[in-house]
Parts: sequence; C-alpha cells; structure tokens
Amino acid sequence: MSSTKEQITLLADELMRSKGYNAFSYSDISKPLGIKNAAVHYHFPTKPDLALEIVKYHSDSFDRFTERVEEKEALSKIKFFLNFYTSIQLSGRICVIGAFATDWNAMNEEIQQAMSGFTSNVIEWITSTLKEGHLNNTIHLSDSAESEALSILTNIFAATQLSRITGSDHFAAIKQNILTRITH
Amino acid sequence: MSSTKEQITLLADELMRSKGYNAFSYSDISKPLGIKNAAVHYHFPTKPDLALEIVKYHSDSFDRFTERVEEKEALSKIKFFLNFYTSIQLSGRICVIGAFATDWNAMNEEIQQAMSGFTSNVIEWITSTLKEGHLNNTIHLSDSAESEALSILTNIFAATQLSRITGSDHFAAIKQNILTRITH
DNA sequence: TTGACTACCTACTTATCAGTCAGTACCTTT
DNA sequence: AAAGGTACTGACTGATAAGTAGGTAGTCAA
Repeated sequence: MSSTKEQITLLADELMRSKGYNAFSYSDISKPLGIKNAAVHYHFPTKPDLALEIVKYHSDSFDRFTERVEEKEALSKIKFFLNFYTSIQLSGRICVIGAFATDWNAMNEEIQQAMSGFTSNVIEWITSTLKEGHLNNTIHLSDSAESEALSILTNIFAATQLSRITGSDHFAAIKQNILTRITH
Repeated sequence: MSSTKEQITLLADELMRSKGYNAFSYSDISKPLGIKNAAVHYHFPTKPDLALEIVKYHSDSFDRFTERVEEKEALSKIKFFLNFYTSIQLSGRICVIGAFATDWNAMNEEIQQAMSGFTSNVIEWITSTLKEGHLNNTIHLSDSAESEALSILTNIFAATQLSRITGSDHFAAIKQNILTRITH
C-alpha cells in the first residue's frame, strides 16, 4: 500500500472518529496532506469507498491485536483490550463502532455488512476470552459469557463517548467497574 | 410553542438520531412538513440553534420522566428507565447521548455545555435511584452507586447503537444483564 | 524507445448546503 | 381603522460538497 493511500486512510479515520463521517470533506484530507482533492479521489473514488477502507483498517488492526495477545492469559488479554480503549480515550477519539452506529442510516449496505462482520468478530473474541478465563478460574462470570461480553463491549466503547461529554474520570470509573466485575 | 416549531424539533430529533447531525439538511425537514426552508430558518435561524433545541427537548423530557416515576419504588424506576430505551431501540433510533458524542467536535460550546448538563442529570438520577434501592434492599450494588450508574448508562445507550449493527437480540441480552446484575 | 501503468495535478461541473431578505397574509391590540 | 407582531413564502446568494475529464511526469518492462 502506498504511503499516500495509507496517510489518507489514517487521517480519514481520525476525522471520522473525531467529528463524524458527514462532518469532514475530501478537502479536510487533501489540505493537511499537501495533495489535491483529485488525488484523494484517485485512491478512493467515492466517500463510501473511503469509509469501507476505514472499516477494513480496523478489522485488520483487530486481527493483528488478537494475534499479538494470543499466547497471553485470558484476564491479561481483556486488560490489553481495555487499555487499547484507554489510548482511544486519551487521544480524544471514540471507538469506530460507536462512530459508525450513529451514522448507520447514512451508510450503504456494503459498509454496514463490513461493520457487522467486524463487530461480530470483536464480540466473539471477548466471549471466547471470557470463557477461557472462566475455565482457568481467573475470570468470574455471573451471566453467560456472551452477555458479559456484550456488557463489557458496550461499557468500554460507550465510555469513550461519555467521557467526551462528562470528562475522563468517568472513563476510568467504567473501566475499573468492568475489571472489578470480572475479577471479584 | 407553535405546532410547526414542535414538528420541526421532533423531526430534527428523529433525523439527528437516525442519520447524524451532519447527514440531514433543512430540506429534509421542510419537505416532509410541507413548508419552505425559510420557515425552518424563521424558527431556528441556524442549525446549531436547532441542535440546541433538541438537547433542551431531551432535557425537558427527562425531567418529566423523573417526575412521573418519582413515587415509584427504586427498582421499578430503573426498569422504566430501561424500558424507555427499549422503545428507542424498537424505533431504530439511538440515544441522544451517543448521537451527540459522535459529532461532539462539530458542535459549538453552548451545545456541548447543554449536553454536559443533561448527561450529568441523567447520571445523578440513576446514581441516587440506585442508592435508594440499595437502602431498601431491592437493588444490589457491588461497586459505588456512581460507578454502577455509569456502567448501566453506558450499557443501555450503547446497546441501542450496537443493536443497529448486530441486531436486536443483543439489546435484549444487555438489558437483561443489567437487571440480573442489580437484582441478584 | 516505445508503450503501458502509477500517481498525481489543473480545471472544471453539478448539486446541495446553510443562510438572507423583502414581501405578504392574517391575527391581535389599541 | 390603523399599527404591530407572528408566521410564513419566493427568490435569492455565496460557499462548499462530491465527483470528473483530461493532461503530465516518472517508472518500468519488453
């Protein structure tokens, strides 16, 4: 992948998760990168093409993340996952899931399917990791692993959103609450 | 408040929470209402004025909600609160908190402050309701009331977002998980 | 060294956006 | 009956949006 294409993707992702899909334009990408609008259109003919690339980028990143932590212990995996969201929060962004959910009805079917697939992967990974930790007695579950996974995911991605509105203390409290729940 | 102004607010709220703030235009409001663009501008000179009105509308709605359930028992109050989100989910919308969080950096300070105030009110109400239920032994708390409140709020508002992506079963599971957690 | 390909740029189009302003019909108050 | 306010309409404007057509400089392979 060319450096320019990569830079466009990265910046578009940043803009998408800071202002929302419809709040940024091709100019917001071309200007900071010192290229012309047409150059962005060369790599991504339409804006939905760009949105789809953002989903793929997160999909790939998540796959690499799961591979990286594969050999670690279940509770540690969950902690790495939550820490990833801490870095999102610190940079003032929100989780891509929340960003796409808001603009959902402004997205085409291809993007929706890609997002559904990605989100399902995340849920499945958390679910199986919780099961793994439950088996080796490092993680406590008071509901089905999938329900707990959904609870943890919604907690942490909404925490990045909520903390934008009410401050970062709330992010920390929510993260701690998750950890308390699964370890007590 | 005139009927037209109310209709504009209601439709703008619906659009905001279905497509996002920057994905709808004054035409999307004027056309279905059978009025002209200028009529919308008469009631709301600028789009931020309209966004602010949406926040006020939710603020007022929430105040009326808390008054309506004031005499009820704490656990029942929480159930009514969660049921409110069920109706949001069923109508394909998302919670206003999530909608504004995504577009946060595209909003002016006045709107941000109004949203912060509203969101804090919601958190305070859940917190004090949890405390109330804890005192009369109908609600179980395994963390501070505020942390549990933040957890519940992020769970339920993110559930409306997540269920858009992965289906309504997930909303039901998350809602049930909250109830299980606070009643066991 | 010619031809194809990549990665752009210049210059443009068309559509739509938020927003404005002068005018008007219809109440209400004096 | 005159004056003023409310709730609009008609007809705009200027800015910006996404997207395109045609050209070009550099690379690379046959």
